[in-house]
Amino acid sequence: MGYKLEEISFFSKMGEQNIKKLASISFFKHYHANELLFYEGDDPKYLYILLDGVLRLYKTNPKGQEIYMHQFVPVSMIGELANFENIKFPASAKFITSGTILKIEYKKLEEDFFKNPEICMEIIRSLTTKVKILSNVIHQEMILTSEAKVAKFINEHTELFQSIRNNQIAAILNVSPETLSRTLAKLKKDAIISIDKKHSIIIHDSKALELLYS
Amino acid sequence: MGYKLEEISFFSKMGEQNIKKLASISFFKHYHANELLFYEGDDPKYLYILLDGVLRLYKTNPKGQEIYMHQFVPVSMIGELANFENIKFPASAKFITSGTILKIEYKKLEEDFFKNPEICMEIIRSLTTKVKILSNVIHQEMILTSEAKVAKFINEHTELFQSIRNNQIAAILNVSPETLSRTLAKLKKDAIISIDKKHSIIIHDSKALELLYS
DNA sequence: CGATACATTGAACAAATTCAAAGCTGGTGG
DNA sequence: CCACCAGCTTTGAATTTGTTCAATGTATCG
Repeated sequence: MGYKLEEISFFSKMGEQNIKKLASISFFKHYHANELLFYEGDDPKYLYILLDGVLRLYKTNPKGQEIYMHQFVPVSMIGELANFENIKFPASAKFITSGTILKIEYKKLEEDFFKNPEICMEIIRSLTTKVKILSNVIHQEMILTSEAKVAKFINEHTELFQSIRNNQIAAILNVSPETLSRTLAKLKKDAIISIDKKHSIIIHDSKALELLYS
Repeated sequence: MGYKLEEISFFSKMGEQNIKKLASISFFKHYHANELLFYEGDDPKYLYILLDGVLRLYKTNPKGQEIYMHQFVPVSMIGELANFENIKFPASAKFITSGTILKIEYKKLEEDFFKNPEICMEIIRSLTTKVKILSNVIHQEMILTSEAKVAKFINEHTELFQSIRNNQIAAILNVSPETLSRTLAKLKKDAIISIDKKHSIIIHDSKALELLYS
């Protein structure tokens, strides 16, 4: 695999002893694009460390549609909540690109884990990140209108906008492609943005965009 | 106030030394019902420990309406995310009943705080709780329909249902009173529940209720 | 008992999705 | 290199789900 435990930032400050112990209860696994890491409702068994690739976290609504929540990039700890609390995963995760995961048998880890202050700090960091992620999801989905979401995305992810199709942007924003198309049309009509043939966006009035979501 | 630091579960395992230090950087404050603890967008200064009373966490949408998120009961640590990350509060908090808060000057706490494994564990516990809360908010607001929300609430909070007015239930569920009224009417028509004059609910078919939200 | 808040019901409205059809585009194989 | 076709994008119309508005009815509590 080409990965070494001691080179992973999470564990770099662990003693050699602990690294050996960790090695005995974990293994690396490669995943292909579109492969599922876990599914909403699954019982957790492993704690995951994303080492390579892009992993999408999403929920599925009763109509079977995917509600985008977040995309993780390396290095991220994933699944700690479900493991700590021993509850089913509240969301699903699938690879967008191919990637690599360190899978750690959580049960065997538990006892020693929380004694190590460095590891505790990593967990706190990871949980803090999760709270922020969820807080953002709530803000995006419960407070912002479709137009506000689009405006925010354009201002905050201009480069990403140009690099993917409207299709995918709509999925990330949890709006239909039609709604995105209509919203972009409106922003163009209002001379706030323009979009050239190569899907490059020109922001004429960043302030006006910002006003739409703040 | 009648509160002692060493009797607060969060700090019961702290050494006497640390308790003294904590005492020097914190104080108790009493709040009346409806009083605000902090407002969305405020800069954090204190870490809060709710010792008494019920504290509602909510967001405000662009129309000025309150979006209910959670109600904290004692003993809860509140505001740790905003303090850790030094970001503005992502939501507001106000007292539903009168209550008491221990306000800790976060800045002065920081250095010693994370060295204490007991305190670290409390933080992890608190953050874990927050992740669960937010995860539930997302599920309730993004996945469930109004009918599903009502059905879930009836099944999971039957006693609470009887003790408050539809008014308040609607606020907790983030639906309009009209929608709640119509949904209850439908459930009664379908003979899944009935409600007597004293707002007592009789669940005729708990399974049917559960099917509506799972 | 009576004022005031709460609950119910119907009708209009709002925001976004879905459906359908037509127009583009861009990558692939000839 | 170009033509084709599948998959995007756009646009309009219908639909969905819930809120808002308005009117009426019903509790509740001083």
